[in-house]
Amino acid sequence: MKSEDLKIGDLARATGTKVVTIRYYEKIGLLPAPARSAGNYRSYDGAALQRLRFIRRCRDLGFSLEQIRELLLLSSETGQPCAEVDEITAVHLAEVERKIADLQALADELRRISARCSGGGTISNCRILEAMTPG
Amino acid sequence: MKSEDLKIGDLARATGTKVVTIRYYEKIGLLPAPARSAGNYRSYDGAALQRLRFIRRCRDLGFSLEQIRELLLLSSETGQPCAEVDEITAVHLAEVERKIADLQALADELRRISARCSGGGTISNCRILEAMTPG
DNA sequence: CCTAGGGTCTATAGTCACTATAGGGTCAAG
DNA sequence: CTTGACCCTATAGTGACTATAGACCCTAGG
Repeated sequence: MKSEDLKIGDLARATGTKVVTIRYYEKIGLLPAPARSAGNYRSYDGAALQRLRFIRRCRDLGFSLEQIRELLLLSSETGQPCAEVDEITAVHLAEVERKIADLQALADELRRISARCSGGGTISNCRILEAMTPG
Repeated sequence: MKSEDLKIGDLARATGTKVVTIRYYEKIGLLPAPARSAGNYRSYDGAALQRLRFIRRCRDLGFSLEQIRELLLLSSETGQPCAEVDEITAVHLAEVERKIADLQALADELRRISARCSGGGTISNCRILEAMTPG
């Protein structure tokens, strides 16, 4: 039993991932199926730890699992140009920036709506509901 | 056949909602089941149009269907104080603001990462992948 | 040796807000 | 009377998990 032999719970703790999520990643092919112990427990090595850490880091950066799948694939093609990696990142950044803009417009409108509430009114003359009613 | 008798497609066009979405709203009880025509077609009146417009407006404002369900319920209790409406709006606004902050931190980091790419490198010395690899 | 607990296993269903598909029925125009 | 647009139901799929049920494994204490 080498020091890098990890049970699924160890891997979960080491990466801040839930056990069920790790099994889920395996099921969808993002993590390879690991070796099994005598009692049929999953047994992970250092490479699996690294791979999962990479996945989690990318998730924290907001990449989708499909994008991560692509990044993992690309990262194994060591000789290839990294233009595609750049492209995936740029596309994702643009998407995040668009979401920020959308949410900011939303927050502005919500603040505008919320400010109309005098506090202590009743439903029938509620300015918030009024602002939510079109026409 | 009154002028306010709408088929599901008419209602869809009038509110910018997809037909399937309207049926979905009915299934989850957000819209009441409407009357049916001789040929078993759904037949909507002006009240349904108003209700769906309200729902869509709230969806555009980013409220969840559960929040909208609550708002619809509250909006029928005309004599009650509107404090709860205010509360739902405030909670939602806070959530949107938190999301904006999260995404901004994300965008900053992605820009930082993206800026490291010299362009024209290969995978093996890709600074983007490097930045995504923890440790 | 037994038992209690904690961890692990599989498989299945649920979440949210739709979206897609299959396989039909209805209706007005040409 | 056929074409084509619209409508119907029911079911399954999406993304990224989360939750549950019911069983198995493993270790420590008595």
